[in-house]
Amino acid sequence: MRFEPSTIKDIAKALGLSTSTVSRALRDRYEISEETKKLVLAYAEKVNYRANPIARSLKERRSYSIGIIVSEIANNFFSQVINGIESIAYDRDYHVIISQSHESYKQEKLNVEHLASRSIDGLLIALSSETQDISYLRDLYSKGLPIVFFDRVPDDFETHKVIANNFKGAFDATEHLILSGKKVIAHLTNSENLSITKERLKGYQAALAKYHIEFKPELVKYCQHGGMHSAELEQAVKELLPLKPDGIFISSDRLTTGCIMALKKTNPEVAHKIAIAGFTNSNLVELFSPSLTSVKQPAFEMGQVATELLISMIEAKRPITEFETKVLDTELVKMQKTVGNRFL
Amino acid sequence: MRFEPSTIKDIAKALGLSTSTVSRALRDRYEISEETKKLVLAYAEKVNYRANPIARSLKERRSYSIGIIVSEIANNFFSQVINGIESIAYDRDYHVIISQSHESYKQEKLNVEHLASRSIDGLLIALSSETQDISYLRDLYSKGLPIVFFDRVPDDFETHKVIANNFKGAFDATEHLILSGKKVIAHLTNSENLSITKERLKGYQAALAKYHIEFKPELVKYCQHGGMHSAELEQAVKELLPLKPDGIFISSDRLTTGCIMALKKTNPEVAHKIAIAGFTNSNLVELFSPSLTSVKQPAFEMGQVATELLISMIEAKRPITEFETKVLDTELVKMQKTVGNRFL
DNA sequence: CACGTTTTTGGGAACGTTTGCACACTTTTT
DNA sequence: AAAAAGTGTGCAAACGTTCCCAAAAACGTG
Repeated sequence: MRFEPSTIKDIAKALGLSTSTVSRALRDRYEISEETKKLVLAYAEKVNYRANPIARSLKERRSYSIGIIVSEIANNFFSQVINGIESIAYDRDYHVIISQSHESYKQEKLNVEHLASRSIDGLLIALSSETQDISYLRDLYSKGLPIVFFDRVPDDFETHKVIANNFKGAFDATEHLILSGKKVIAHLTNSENLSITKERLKGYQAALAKYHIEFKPELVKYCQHGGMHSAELEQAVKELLPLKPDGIFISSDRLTTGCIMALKKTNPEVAHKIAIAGFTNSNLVELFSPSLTSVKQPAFEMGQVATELLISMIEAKRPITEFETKVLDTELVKMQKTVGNRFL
Repeated sequence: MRFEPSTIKDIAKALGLSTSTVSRALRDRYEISEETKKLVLAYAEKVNYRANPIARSLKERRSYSIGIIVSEIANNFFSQVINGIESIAYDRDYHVIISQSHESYKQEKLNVEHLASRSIDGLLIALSSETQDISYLRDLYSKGLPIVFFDRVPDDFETHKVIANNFKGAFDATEHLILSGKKVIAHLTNSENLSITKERLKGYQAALAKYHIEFKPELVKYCQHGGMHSAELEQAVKELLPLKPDGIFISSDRLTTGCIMALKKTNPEVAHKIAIAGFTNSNLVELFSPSLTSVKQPAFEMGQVATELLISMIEAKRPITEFETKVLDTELVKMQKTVGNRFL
């Protein structure tokens, strides 16, 4: 009882034409007479003909699909990026296949290889926080798979990349904490491997330097698993609190929410005394207590730009040699008034 | 410079065998001698052979992929369901293609048709809040596309379905509000079309009835777009407040967070006086202020169960005539102490 | 009206698989 | 010793497209 769609052959037979003629008519080729085209199109419409994309893929050796790897779709930042990707991809007649690495290198590699065997035409990827060895991506790339990195990018890979202005985002957030009177500002961040970790650390340091505040390495805590495990975060908070920070700058979505959660859970009495500024694209920040200052990344736009670059690579006739790294500005959303916070 | 993977033909040629022998050896068929199998497998390993899934799909007339339609992946409930789906699908060698309806009927239909033309082997779908006409799904189903509904299911469609115990979840939440002393309990809910809306309304009514509280229709507000537009929510809140509710039971993830947001924005002075109990799978509820009581659905499990049912349909040799509707229990997570709330 | 041109159409191979069938060879059975 | 059964392999068709190449039809032109 399977689905029996009509094919080019059926149309050809019904109309007494050859499959080649029908195929060309449907693709609106110049060689076919207007008359025949109309005939074919009308009949195709009538029988509700849909080209079989599988057959087309096999013949054309491409699938019109692009693979996406993110660490987690249940993450505001990534789901917004995905929306951006889709908005462009569907317009250009590509469809997307989403995979999650769950911040695991092994899973990431597995997923990429699975996608590659599914003959994706290109790959959009934000590296997992565990990833250090990207040779498997190099292999695929050298075999002709177009790849565009976004958000978490490797520094030694020549291809298009799209990132937020992490330095400035971090700088702004840290400066905001300083300007609101905080003296001891800690920094909670992701795995050291990640590009975003390095850039955001620099922004943090630059803001401190601007206001002549000494940078203390012990105020910086790294989380190898990007806050996937709450134990990791609670440990970091536990180590940080004895140093009496009155502000914390946090460098990723999951860490930001996770850290507040850990603070509330382990030290509720100080949670509201420490000012928090962190990267997050959550649309629920307004509900959070304690409230926080957030650095929002242009996630949707990042997805769009990355997809445009990828499609341009896929459709390029000649190999590309000039690569761009697009940098998009972040937005600082300052903490709400404490009044609202205290009473709600 | 495209990717040139090795094929069965290449192996056959290299080994002096026919493609059929190689194919059978790779699929470990009984007809092939152990010797030949070893030879083929070793060589395949050596050249890193990957079967071309496109060719296989074309030949076998199935794609080993299943389509998923949800309203929004940036929704905790749905992203957890998706994780559950993936956990089963990947094990069984299916891959998943995710599409979002954004609560739009038109978009939903478009996506489903797009997926169908991509020859998915089966469909998992939670209807959009706008959807009333499901005849397009009936068409596909009658043409042989297996479909399993989850969460938002139609009542007049004979197939497998997986839902939460919406009645009990709603009952528990409402009862909780009553037991904590609330007298005027409003109900904010989704579009009337949705199955979940009806079931949750019944649970709400039953709880009221149990405690001899009169049901007042004016205390129930429907949101056609499931809270996708903040204006819709603000309007609902505006209409509700004059009735002086001291508790609100809210029936979906997005509405719950959206309603608190709207309350805080439009009437901050009463926001902390109204107790909220709502369906939500957000893992950030502990951070919310005002805090709330939440009804959590077993989202991951729902995805798993739905996928198992779908795969059983796909792989069934005979048409299925007996359908199940699995009902999974929800969990009530009670509001934290007000003390923690007031001070954080 | 015979010829070259242009326009329109059809034949058939190819993309990489899977699989029914036939064939050759070996072993067992009668 | 012949027939039957079993074992291992190859041929070729098929899935639904696209596109190269050739053939047919229509059209000018001298």
